[in-house]
Amino acid sequence: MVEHQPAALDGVFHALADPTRRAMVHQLASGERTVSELAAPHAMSLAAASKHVRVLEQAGLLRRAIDGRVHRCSLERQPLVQAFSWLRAYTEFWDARFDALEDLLNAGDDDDRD
Amino acid sequence: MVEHQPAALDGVFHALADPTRRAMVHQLASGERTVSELAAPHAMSLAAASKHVRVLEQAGLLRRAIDGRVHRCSLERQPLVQAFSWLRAYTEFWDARFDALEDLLNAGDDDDRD
DNA sequence: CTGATGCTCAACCATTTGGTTGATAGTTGC
DNA sequence: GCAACTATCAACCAAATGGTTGAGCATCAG
Repeated sequence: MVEHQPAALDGVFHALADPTRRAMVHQLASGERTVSELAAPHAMSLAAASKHVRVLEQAGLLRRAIDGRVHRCSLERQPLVQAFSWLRAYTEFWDARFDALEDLLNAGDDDDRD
Repeated sequence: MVEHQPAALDGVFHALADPTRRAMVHQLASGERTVSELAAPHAMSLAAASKHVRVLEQAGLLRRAIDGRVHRCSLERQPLVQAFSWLRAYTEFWDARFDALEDLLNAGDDDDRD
């Protein structure tokens, strides 16, 4: 069962409303990045990028492993799935197909869904 | 083909970051509503609700048909599909299964495809 | 130890956001 | 015509957002 805590969605959608942060999510999708690496492509100070990282972190989209003086950041997909799941209900085109999908999943393989 | 115009996603995700506006989307999902009807459940002035309606409208999520003194609002799903589609790429859990799903649907029952 | 590096913190600033109230415009019904 | 109703507009306000700069704190390399 997918729980929808409204406040959590506030944070996730807000985090994704900024193109810099969406780009960071995109970067993280292909693997871990340090804060500097996340900041590099974006024409702004490191401090500003650091704030974006913090927004992603507080939205639960980013996990940080402090490793010496380097912060290794990784993408946390669960909140994305939550947002995805919320949207699902209102994009009727996919809706019917998702039911079939879940039937398929429940019948066939039950992965660990954390 | 789904186009991703970044600025459009800014607006859509921003619009969805507010619980009042998500509730309005929910209301609209079951059919047209006037501005007053959208405002009613939310403990705020009509003017405040009207601003939320405008945010949804500017994000392309809401279409307005002015009908006498009443504004009949309806949900525009296309931007939701866009956001959904953006998220899909980062929720890998679902991603692989989409293909299986579509295979399943294309192979088995293509009678009720809306 | 010293200096450079990676990152955060604090203060500051302009703009946006989300709400208020009061006034106003157009529509409907008597 | 007039009153009621739907909705927006305008002005205002407090708080949050997104950026800056400068200082500071660990940590790593030599």
